[in-house]
Amino acid sequence: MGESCAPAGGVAAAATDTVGATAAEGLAASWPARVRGLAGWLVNKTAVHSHRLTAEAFTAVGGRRFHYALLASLEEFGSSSQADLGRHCGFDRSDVATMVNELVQAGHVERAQDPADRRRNIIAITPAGRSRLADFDVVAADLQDVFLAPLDTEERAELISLLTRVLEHHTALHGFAREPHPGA
Amino acid sequence: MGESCAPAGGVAAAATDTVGATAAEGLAASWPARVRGLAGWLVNKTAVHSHRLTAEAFTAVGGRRFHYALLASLEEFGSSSQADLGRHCGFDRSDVATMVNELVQAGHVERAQDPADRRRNIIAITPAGRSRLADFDVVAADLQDVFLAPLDTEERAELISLLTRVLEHHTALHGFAREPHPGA
DNA sequence: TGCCAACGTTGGTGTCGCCAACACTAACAA
DNA sequence: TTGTTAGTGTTGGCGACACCAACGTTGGCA
Repeated sequence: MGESCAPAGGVAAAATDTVGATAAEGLAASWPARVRGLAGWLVNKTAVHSHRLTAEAFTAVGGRRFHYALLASLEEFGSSSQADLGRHCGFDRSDVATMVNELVQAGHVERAQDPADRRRNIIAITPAGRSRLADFDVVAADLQDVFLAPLDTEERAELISLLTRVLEHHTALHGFAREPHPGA
Repeated sequence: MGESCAPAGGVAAAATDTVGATAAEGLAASWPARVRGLAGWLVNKTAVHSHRLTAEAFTAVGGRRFHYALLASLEEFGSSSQADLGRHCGFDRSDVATMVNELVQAGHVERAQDPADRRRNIIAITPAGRSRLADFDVVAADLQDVFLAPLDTEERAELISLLTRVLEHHTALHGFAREPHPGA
């Protein structure tokens, strides 16, 4: 890429002129071209904002990031083993154990041994959990709006579609944590 | 969303039937609709794959994730203070200190006090650093291809464009770490 | 001269993704 | 019936990362 020269005795003025830019337009110009052209770099940096916004939003209503995914999974797919919960939501089964404990403690799910297979626990959402999920739905909708604020409806759908395909691809190849998968 | 019923005495068969799906097509159907429609969730999950792939790729050539961004920034924008390096690359200045130490140690950058402002260090890329950057360029190109494998050229450009706009938006609002910004 | 802010450093924290190891349980083949 | 393999859940733990406070030095400005 183009090489710039620092003036004698100091920092390149052009660099400092753009680094502090506050207008969103052209802000990417202050990031190195090599990395701002990398989807991985963009995804990682964007995820940091998403993570912070999500944590703030759910903490504000006394929730945790993973609560939504787990409750949503139970609501949609019905009662589930912890292992399957992890598969639906992309969580390691050791983390699921801790998360489920928290939701049981909160009364939002209940756990019972599967009489058909005593290796498994059956996790079910409770009425309180359903109520909680409805609360989270509002949080999630606001969050989506905030997170995708610079995009219109069509662009939002496009971003979600492209990300989904990339995530499907890599999930198929790698799986979520600690799962057997083809090619392993 | 649609409610499914677990059969008496066990886990809902439909759920387990789709959880283990290995074909990428429709894999998203195994994720709760509430979350798979959230860009934030998708970005976070995709970032986990990106992070792993990036770490693996750079580690394989004896590098670290942040090496590329820092060297790229110095190459493109010229010598820079540590604070400006952090601004260009989205790193906290305390982390930049550690990263620069590592690059100095490796001989890929050199550090000198700014005679014009003794608060600042001037960080410059070295010939060895330029050579290293060229190595990383190859790694990054391969990485991009692997990461965006399921997308064609136009879709890749679209994803990068959309992510860039979202990242610009949130960077403008929030900044990278520990920076004054409008509305703070 | 005093105040405010920038820079760089040090030390530290909390979260997260991931993993090993183990005990229990189930399915299946010999 | 026995041994093997694998699934499930739990516990304990690790490394990376993003983030922050606090401090000393330096510079700009009123």
